[in-house]
Amino acid sequence: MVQKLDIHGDDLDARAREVLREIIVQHISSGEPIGSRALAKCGHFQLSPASLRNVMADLEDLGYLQQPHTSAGRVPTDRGYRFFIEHLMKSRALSAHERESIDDQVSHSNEFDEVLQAASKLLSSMSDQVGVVFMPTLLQFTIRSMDFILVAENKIMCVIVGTNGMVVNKLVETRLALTRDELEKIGRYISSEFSGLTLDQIRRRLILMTEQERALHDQMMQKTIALGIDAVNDVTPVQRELIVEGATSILTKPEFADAGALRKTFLALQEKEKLIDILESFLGEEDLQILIGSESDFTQVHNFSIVARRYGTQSSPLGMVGIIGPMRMEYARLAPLVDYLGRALSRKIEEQEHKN
Amino acid sequence: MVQKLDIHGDDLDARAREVLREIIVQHISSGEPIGSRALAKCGHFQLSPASLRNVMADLEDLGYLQQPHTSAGRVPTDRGYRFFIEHLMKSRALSAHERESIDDQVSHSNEFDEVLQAASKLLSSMSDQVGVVFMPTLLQFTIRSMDFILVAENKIMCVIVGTNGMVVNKLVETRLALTRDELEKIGRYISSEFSGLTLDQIRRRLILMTEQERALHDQMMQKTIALGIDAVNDVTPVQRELIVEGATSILTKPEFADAGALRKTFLALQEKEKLIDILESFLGEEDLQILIGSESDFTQVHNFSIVARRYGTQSSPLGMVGIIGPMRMEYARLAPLVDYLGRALSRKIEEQEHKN
DNA sequence: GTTGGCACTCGCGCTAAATGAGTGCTAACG
DNA sequence: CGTTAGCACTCATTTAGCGCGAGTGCCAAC
Repeated sequence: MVQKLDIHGDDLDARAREVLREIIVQHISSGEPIGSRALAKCGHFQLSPASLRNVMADLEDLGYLQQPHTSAGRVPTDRGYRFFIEHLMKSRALSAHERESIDDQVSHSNEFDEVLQAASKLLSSMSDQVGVVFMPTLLQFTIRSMDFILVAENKIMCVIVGTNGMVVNKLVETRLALTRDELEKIGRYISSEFSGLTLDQIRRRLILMTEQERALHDQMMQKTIALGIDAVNDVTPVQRELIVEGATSILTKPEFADAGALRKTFLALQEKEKLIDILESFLGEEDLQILIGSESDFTQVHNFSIVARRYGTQSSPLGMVGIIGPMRMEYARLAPLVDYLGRALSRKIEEQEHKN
Repeated sequence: MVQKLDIHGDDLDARAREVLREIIVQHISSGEPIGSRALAKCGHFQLSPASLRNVMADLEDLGYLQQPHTSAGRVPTDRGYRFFIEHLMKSRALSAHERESIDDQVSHSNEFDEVLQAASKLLSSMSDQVGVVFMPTLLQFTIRSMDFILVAENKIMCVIVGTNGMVVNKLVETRLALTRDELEKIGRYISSEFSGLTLDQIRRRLILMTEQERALHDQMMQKTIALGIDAVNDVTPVQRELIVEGATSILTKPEFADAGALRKTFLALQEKEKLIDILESFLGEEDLQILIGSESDFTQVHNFSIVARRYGTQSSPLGMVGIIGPMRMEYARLAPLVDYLGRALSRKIEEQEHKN
């Protein structure tokens, strides 16, 4: 459903580009439609409003601008934003202070969920938009160790540590009656035997092992396999999770001034599956992704834009971090922000992996 | 800050009470001010609108009703609601179906946070208001066992199981270099030695032990104490947490039709500390608590009401469950709902404790 | 004590007119 | 030929005015 507009823009001369750029910049900061007068008065052009009107009419014909109604100024279209982002935008580098607070937050905790949660909050507060973080799927997660703790009869806490330092806890219900000692042994065995494999691979091996001769006779081995399968099965459903932070930030935006729009938007942000689908589709891409309005079904309906970047190692992308907001957002500032945060997260993950 | 209105209501005769009751019931269901005509037409009274007007004027003088403006009907005041709740309300028992779905949700999981999360969602969906659950403070939490798992050098996952079946995981950073075996032993020791104590008690004992002679010589004991203290200190900060669920439910309520009110309300719901303060102040009370509008600073500003009940055992109250909504809410239905849910949670906790 | 009648208040919704920002087009200018 | 001033036109938004109707308070009669 995601299909970016293909724009070459050869049909725009230097002046038209400048005009488009100025209109978008002004509109992003004010939220109002921009008229020829306002444009003339900004000083960038030595042209009269009438001349600018001609240029604007051309830009409208080409689909970069549109008028909300006849007697209003002009507003960028999705196509206009896209062109702006690809050819016109002057990215504003992050300030030292901004970089610092990102680095701080990322290195603040070593618990993975906490870091991601913090990342989402940070995105939201620094951008004044909605921050989203798409959590890693556990299936592609290589483990370093797996331990089991007796919580109650038939209830076992399973603690999985990933090679990337990520820690996952999951309570497993099992019909096996196991002692502390047995759990200890099982943990040791699985940790040493399956270290470096993904949960999916572990599951397959365990299932294969069921058929091996040793499993038929060794009772301890039987228990190990049974518990291992229970644990892996119980953990894997928890796989696609989306952290959404700062939804209240949209309350102040003029585009959501009326209660109806507000309501729709809030409900939209609760449809996490759709958002996850979109983000997941970008998981393969190396660099920053920007999705504008009509470029996907979901964003079209709600007039959103999404700025997102994947994080994780080269070989295995883990998830996405990003921002959701109205199409009118400060791409020039937010793109570097999301990019930097994505890189910071990736760096952290790689570090943890090497620290092993 | 919480001060309930003191109302005796001796100054109301039977007819005035009936009128007040009917006005509040109608206003709760419609949200509109109630006029004398509408009241006459409902059939409960064999009186003309003019007579009802006299009664209503009296009720207004006594502060139970008020007029939004001269030419409108009348609306209950906080005092009116308070009187209604204490003397007039006919609680509507929960249907078998409602009880069933509460019991279902409560017994669905055995993980404590999950149950509380579910409880909050349930409250929200059954009441169509905002559901809140105030999480237990860990300090007053008696433990059954405490285990430690090596996650990385200097990073240890601590899994604490409470006597009530509650499980808490916390990653602890420590400067101690510990092996799996040592962790295993420490876990066993702490679990057997301190079972049944609260985290606070454990902390004190550990600190006391520092001075004992054995600790000075036995290296293992030193490590145990050090790790134990680290773990307890690291866990306790996570103590007052508020789960807020279903904030979007207020989007449909007529009292929040305009964007400004909506905005204020959302921001208010984010001030979790204030809400926690209010709920905490009720922790000592045995039964259902209802707080209306001006009865506390916080609810006054936002025109909220809160219906809440504590849960936990007789001896140690753990937290509160409740509903937040506009003053105009269906107390007759919601009071029994919150009450039942609080009891269900308490029952579950007690069961788990006995199952030991 | 209850009721019908009546004058009065005032929020709400409707329509009409005024406002003003912005456009497109055309004709003149360098 | 590009640029500009002028002008008629459009249309969302604001403002004012008006009537409706729900509701009240009071009074006099029953």
